[in-house]
Amino acid sequence: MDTHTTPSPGRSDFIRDIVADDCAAGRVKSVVTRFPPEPNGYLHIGHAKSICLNFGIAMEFDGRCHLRFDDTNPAKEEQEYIDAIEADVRWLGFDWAEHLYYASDYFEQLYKWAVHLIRQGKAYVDDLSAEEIREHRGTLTEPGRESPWRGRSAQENLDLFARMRAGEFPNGSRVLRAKIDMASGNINFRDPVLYRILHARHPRTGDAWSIYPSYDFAHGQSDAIEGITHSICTLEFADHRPLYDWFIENLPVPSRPRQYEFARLNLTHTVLSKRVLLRLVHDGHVRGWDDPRMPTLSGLRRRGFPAEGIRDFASMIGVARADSVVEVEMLEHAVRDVLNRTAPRRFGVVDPLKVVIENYPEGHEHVEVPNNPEDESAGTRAVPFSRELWIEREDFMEEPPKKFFRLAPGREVRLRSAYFITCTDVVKDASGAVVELRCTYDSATRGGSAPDGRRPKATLHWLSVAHAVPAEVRLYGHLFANPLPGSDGRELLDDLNPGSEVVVQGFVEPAAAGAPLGHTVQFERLGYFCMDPDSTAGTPVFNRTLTLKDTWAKVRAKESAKSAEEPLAHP
RNA sequence: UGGGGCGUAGCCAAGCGGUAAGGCAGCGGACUUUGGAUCCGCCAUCCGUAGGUUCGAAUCCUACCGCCCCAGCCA
Repeated sequence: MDTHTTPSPGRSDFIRDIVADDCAAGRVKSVVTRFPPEPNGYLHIGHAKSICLNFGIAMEFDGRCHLRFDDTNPAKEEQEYIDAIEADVRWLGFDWAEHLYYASDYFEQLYKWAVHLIRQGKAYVDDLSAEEIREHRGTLTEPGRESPWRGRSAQENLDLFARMRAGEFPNGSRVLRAKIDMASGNINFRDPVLYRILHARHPRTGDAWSIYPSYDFAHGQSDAIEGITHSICTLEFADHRPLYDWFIENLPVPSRPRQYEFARLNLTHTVLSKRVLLRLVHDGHVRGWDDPRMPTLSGLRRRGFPAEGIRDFASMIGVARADSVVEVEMLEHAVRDVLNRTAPRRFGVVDPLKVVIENYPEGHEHVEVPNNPEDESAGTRAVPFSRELWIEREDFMEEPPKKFFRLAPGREVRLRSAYFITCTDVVKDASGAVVELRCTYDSATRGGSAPDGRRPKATLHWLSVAHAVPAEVRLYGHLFANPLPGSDGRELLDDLNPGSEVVVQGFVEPAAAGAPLGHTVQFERLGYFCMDPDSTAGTPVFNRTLTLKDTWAKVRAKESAKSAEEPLAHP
């Protein structure tokens, strides 16, 4: 059912324990789960947790997992979302084989079951308005009141329900309700709505229906029709479980699925709410659903996160019932772990500073650079080297602090896989800004090591000016500056990180410019990057997936904090 | 004041009556032609609190405290 190798932590969770028990006790012959997205938005990493859980369990227990669209509300659902969801689940690495379903496939059966309930005196057509129904529902602490229409005869209900279906009544004029208990402590039992009138065109059934079933009435029965054994959903549906069971018990359904709930994923520095994500897209705060800063699967993909990293993350965080907020660093760790093993190394310079090697002859040569130190079999590539180079501006300091090991006047460093160079002069413009470095190189250090065994404390990445390919580089950071956006009463949008996307003009080596879309490379010492679909023939566009872990940044921060205290320590 | 859940380290999370796994983050150190990676070490005398049962409790009982969800003709 699936082509990837599961990271399979061997660890279990309470749901897997239940499934294992059910199998051991013979309560289920074959495990059947389902992933039931509503096609009203794009899938995000929270859905990935559910997808990995449902498809993962199916794989581990030799069962199957269905992809079922919960398309019961044509007012919000679109074909665009259906297509995107399918693509995202596939990309994540899962396959539902022939088990693709839609709740709308069951509309006729669901209608018959509603009629069954009416005949049993367990459902009735209510003429109350939405507002009146709300008033009758009571509150969390007070019981509700029965609708005056609750006592209609089965015959009258049947007639009215048929006419609702036939489209005789306007939106909102009537609903079909279950007749359960208006005094129940569980508000879901206070005569829940089963069908509402909605004259809307459905992406799949078109204009065939003018009434649509509610989630509560459609979900469990759809599970039963498909023979789902374990219907796994998030915690907020726990209150609905008694109702889920009520329908299963009161209807002649072909199987008896059971519902289990787990805590949904929350991640720091982002937000996993379709409503908010939709707003970010519509209000233009991001480039779209697939903006590399979005927590959507399409966004993560465009950002360069490998599916394997997301799957690994899902198994790392586990499954439980306690509300939790996972630090985004855990996701980033899982992604770096995969990328470190698989991403080809390349050179790229994001903030170029020119270096002229005064004793290097005209012309150029090629040096061999390993494609991946983690993987010998990745081989090497030839990178052009010449007299004029680009290095990272950040790698030079005219007055280096104590722990800065990189280039400085008079200091020698290694250019990765090439030569040792020593800075002999600093060229500045009228404003005093450094515009060029004059250096000398040691021809005996070709390849990056010296015959006399001396070892510079720093190794820099570089690019030959004549061969470097100009590129637009988009540097991405967290979408929200605050770990818990909108917390402490702050306005959510005020927490957006203004520096979440910084676009710069840089250069990349020729081998990187030809990288295929969808493949993430490492620009040595900078981080992981991937080509964006916005790339044109002339100028490639690279998205920074993640930076490498940066010990120097920590040291630098610590040192500057220390020096800030100095004046106080020594008045 | 109703109903349903949950509380184990900064974060995620095992644990299911026999004396606190693992991961992330952090902190030290080794190694290093990426200040990357890798490796080694440290990081809960204690499991929301208070009682109780027991030879023995994070695990059982009681009470209390705190947090989350539910009053859509959304899912």
